[in-house]
Amino acid sequence: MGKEALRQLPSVYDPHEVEGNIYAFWEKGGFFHGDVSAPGEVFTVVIPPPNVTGELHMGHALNNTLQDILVRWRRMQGYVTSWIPGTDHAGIATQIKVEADLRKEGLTRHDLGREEFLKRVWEWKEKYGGRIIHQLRRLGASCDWERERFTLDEGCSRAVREVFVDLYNKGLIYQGDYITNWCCECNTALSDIEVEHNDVEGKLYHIKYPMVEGDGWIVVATTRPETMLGDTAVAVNPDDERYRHLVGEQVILPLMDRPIPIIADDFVDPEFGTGMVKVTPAHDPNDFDMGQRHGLDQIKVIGPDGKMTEEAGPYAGLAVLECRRRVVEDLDKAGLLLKVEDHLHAVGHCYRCHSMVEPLVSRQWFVKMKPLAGPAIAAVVDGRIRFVPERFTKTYLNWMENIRDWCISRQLWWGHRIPVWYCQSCGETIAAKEDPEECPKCGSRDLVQDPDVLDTWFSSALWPFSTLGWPEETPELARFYPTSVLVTGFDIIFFWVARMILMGLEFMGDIPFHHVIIHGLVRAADGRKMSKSLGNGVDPLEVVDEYGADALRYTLTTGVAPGNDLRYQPEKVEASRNFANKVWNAARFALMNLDDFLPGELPAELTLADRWILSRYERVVAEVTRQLERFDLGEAARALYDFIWSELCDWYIELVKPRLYGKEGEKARKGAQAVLYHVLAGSLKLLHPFMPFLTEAIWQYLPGASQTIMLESWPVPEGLEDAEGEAAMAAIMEVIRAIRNIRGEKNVPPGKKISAILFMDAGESPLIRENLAYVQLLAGVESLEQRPKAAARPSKAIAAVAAGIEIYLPLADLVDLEEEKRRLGKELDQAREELARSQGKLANENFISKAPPAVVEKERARYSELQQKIEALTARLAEIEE
RNA sequence: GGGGAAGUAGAUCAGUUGGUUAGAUCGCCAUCUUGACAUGGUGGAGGCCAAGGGUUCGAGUCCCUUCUUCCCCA
Repeated sequence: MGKEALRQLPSVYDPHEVEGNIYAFWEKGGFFHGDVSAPGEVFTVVIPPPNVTGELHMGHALNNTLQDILVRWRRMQGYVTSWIPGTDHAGIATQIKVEADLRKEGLTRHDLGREEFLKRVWEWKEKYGGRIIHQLRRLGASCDWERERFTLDEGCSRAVREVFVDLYNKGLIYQGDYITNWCCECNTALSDIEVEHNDVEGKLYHIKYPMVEGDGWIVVATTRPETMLGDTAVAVNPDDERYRHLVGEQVILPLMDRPIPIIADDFVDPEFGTGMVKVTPAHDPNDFDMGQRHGLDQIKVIGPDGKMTEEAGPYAGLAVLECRRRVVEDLDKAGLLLKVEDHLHAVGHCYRCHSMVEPLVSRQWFVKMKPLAGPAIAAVVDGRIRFVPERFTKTYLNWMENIRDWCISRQLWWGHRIPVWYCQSCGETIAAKEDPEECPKCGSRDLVQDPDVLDTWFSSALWPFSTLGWPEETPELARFYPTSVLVTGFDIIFFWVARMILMGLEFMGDIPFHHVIIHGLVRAADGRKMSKSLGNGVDPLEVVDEYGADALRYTLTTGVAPGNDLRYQPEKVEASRNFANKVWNAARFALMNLDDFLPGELPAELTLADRWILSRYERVVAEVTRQLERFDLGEAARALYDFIWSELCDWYIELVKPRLYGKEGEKARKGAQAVLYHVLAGSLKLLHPFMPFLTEAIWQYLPGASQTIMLESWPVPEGLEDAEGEAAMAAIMEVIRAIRNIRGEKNVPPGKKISAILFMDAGESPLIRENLAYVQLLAGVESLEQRPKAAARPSKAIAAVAAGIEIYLPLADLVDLEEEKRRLGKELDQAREELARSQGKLANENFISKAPPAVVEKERARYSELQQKIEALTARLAEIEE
């Protein structure tokens, strides 16, 4: 590209012009695909499959940006990389959506029938299901699209059957009548973790239960009086002296006129209410357990529709809350309601529809978890799987160690149908991988399949190997399993992460991933959760439209501190957009000066500025790599930002301008080009995982550029670190800042050149002395003189001390002696304070003997520099006084 | 009740083997269109790092207690 064309590159980076084309270019180039037969180390990630019905939200944007950064980084490092995308069929969520559509037509799923309904869901999925996957492309996600999967596709479905039947045959899946959480809205059972407990303002009702013998009565306290209709006992704590004598007696259950026993059970908390509780085994999980221990009847008074059953006698047909009102009223009339207190208690709600959950006894399928949990605990305890940040290990282990059986059947239609058939002739139960034709026991063909489907999370638990072709022994499975990292939010550690670990170990005999990277939530600017009901959600695609994908990615990444939530603030996106523009312009500047350049070796002779920027660059290479290795992507991004903006743009580019403009000869120009190119190209590579579009767009303009920056090799330090160069440059920068500071304070116009006299001794680093031209260049100094410290100071001048160098600016007309005295006095005070602190440290025997020598040495140097500074300032003040 | 996170400049947040002279972004003040960038440059103001104790030569960083906010589990 010629110089003129480059000059016409717009001075403002426009992401819209490039993003779509670049993504298409990458995809067409096949750069995202991990070749299963390629040699080398492998880096595999499976995407947390978004709900197929979903729209991309900020949580997805964050989650997928983080994955993409890791994937792009490892790809550049030469790993054979495959990031496997896909979607989740999301049983309840999807079914609810399609049912809602049907309702608009005045239909229910039952009107259509199972088969017809499923057809509708598939149609719906085909129509909208791809949406979220395409939205990921807008973000720049470098997924291995050839390997895209869906939890309900043929392969994943086979895996589900395989696992179910295998667990069934091992006796780890069983069917039984147990109390489970029932959502009356979704009309299905839920697992324990699908229930969210929220505190609700309720009442605590104290109710009299008359004794069968005599005319005494007892008092029980309950938050759910309507369940008393199904009471089959009253319980007290066996150690409770107050009631010990009553155990074994009977009371009359009011309203139902049924005698029930008083039992003793450790579960009862003597402190709660009256210390006597009613026991309803069919409608409370704790009472259910108690009922099992004491052989109590279960009387189901609430039905799956949320209405009272025939067992509830006169209350049959009432909704639960209505029934509660009536029961309380009737108890009150009968003089059995002693008192009602306000009471805050946790009530279970469905995690999908947020309606109240009813604990009900029903026939469901369960996975026996204890035997599976052992290995899953071991894998984390012994460090084969690591959580990042580590604290989530505790969350995981705590849950795993107290794990309960998993209710996996759902009374839905959309999902993996339970592969169990019942023989209508002989009653045999058949679990089979292939649909059976006839009963293996009696040969009857009259088989009926279990109507229920499996919990969606059952199939997602298999995701790390089902996506790779399991149960087939595919080359992909052999090459890419176990996956490398899993990136996900803390909210699904139990739902998903834990279960993948269980299943991976059970069926692959190996962990599903080595690292679990946990990130937080993206919150609204005010710190609240983004939610549909609050209407405070921000659509990531609108942000991409406005600012570009890179700006959104960078905002999310720099906002991340491991495991913590982050707030989405529009100003931060602006900052990221500005950064992108800064990089664009730095590149534009470089390109304008690289038109006659082709990449090659670094020059043999380096200037101080070159040595400094190369050294700083290598440090940032090491730092970014180190932070990526420890999965702190936020720190990596921030380090890079600071380097590019402050050191590369603010300092190096300014320093290198005269050489690039040819003011110091052709050789100097060539050298500057080589160093600038080296650092710029390297910085772009470092930045690429974070801002893929921008860096690719620039890459395409660089002289001698390869096909794509995506496949460039990740920078590594090449031994260019240079402590001496950094120190000299730091001193010069300090001098420049000191002069700029004075200029600013004295309102010297930037265009006005001034002169400066530096008092420094021959002992100063020659590197500094030889490079004072930088001071002239960047501090607006025209004539610069060096004089020995022994020389006389000019009288009419403004003074400062930086890096042990005394700076005098003879700005005669601007010198106000009184003001100068104040200024110097203030600086002197500050220096003295610091000196005192330093002196304190050095006077401390313990510090000298116990602190590392390097720290002591540093403190000594600081001390003597401060001393010098004070001397100089004092001398200057004395001069003024005269 | 158990576990965890957070409390640092006006706002939002960084700060990981304890060595700091506590940083960034936005905002604020001043100033400047100097041949990459005003989505910019330069300079500046602004913090007893929640409170109290302890360990240490040295604590924003480790330990304990208290207060406040949030999350998970029972």
